[in-house]
Amino acid sequence: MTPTEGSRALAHIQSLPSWLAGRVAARGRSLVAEAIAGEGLKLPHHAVLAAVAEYGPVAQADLVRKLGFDAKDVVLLLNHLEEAGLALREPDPQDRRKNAVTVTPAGVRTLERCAKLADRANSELLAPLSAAEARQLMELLTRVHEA
Amino acid sequence: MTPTEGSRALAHIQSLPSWLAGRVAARGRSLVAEAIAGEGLKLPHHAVLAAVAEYGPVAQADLVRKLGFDAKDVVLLLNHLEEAGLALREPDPQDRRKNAVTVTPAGVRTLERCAKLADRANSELLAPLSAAEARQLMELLTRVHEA
DNA sequence: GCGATCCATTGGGAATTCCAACGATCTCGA
DNA sequence: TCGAGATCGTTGGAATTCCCAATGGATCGC
Repeated sequence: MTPTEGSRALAHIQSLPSWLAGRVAARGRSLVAEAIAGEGLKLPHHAVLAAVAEYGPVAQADLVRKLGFDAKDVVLLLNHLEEAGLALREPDPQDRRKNAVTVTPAGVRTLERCAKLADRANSELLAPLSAAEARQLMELLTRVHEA
Repeated sequence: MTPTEGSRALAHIQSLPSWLAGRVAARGRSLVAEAIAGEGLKLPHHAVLAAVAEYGPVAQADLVRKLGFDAKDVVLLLNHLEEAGLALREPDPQDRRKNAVTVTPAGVRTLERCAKLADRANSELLAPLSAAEARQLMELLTRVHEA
């Protein structure tokens, strides 16, 4: 007898790597989001602020390219970060079309706290694994991602 | 010297397991979605149809619990599946609040085709890994997920 | 110079994910 | 028995994310 029709159809879907990775990713996102919520940041805000910190005075179009975010959303996210005093938009003297976006000292401090919080959330996510297994998972995910 | 301030803040975020899993999951979702698009199904439709097939005549509230979907969304997804002739809503004679949702023969056939397509998409996702590595990734993801 | 390109911003639309409420129905205890 | 509380399917609405287009200003190549 063939295993009748779709009697295990959902179980099959839920055993796929794409589904498993999705669940793990969803839990990870949720844990990190919860961790940094106390800093007043959501995940995209955190990513933009980190990108601004890493790439120094940077144009918004560069942030769009580095992050793969929509240009419109970057505008709104930077509005929020600027109002919160974490980032700063200034005109680029070399190219008056561009904004030179920088992190404020308060932004740097927030980013340092968020880095710790995000690390802790990820430790919680990988708690079921040993350190060696966590490294292995990272390596496999990296290989799949970079392919 | 400490690595000055946030000079690698984005790189740090992008090296977190939660971020990596998110990227891999996004690619996996995209590949599977593309694969089954020809069947007229999106990912949530596929999941609901599979759950209906697996749990036989089933109430929508049970689907909500099995899938973790929102009840409203299940209503809309089932509307679509019913219009496409893949699933059927009938009143449950035992409990007039409930619908007894079943999969149609056409739904079973669609599900069989989607299973193959989803498998192929996942093979593509894990193409960079050997079979042993793929198994290991699955095992690690499963352990993280089930914790 | 001047056309093509780039920049930040604004606008809108589609899809996904949540939360809240409703009328109809069932369950269980007083 | 009957009434309070819970459950069911449904509808409405909000927030977020993603995609595409258009604008006015500025720069670059020819």
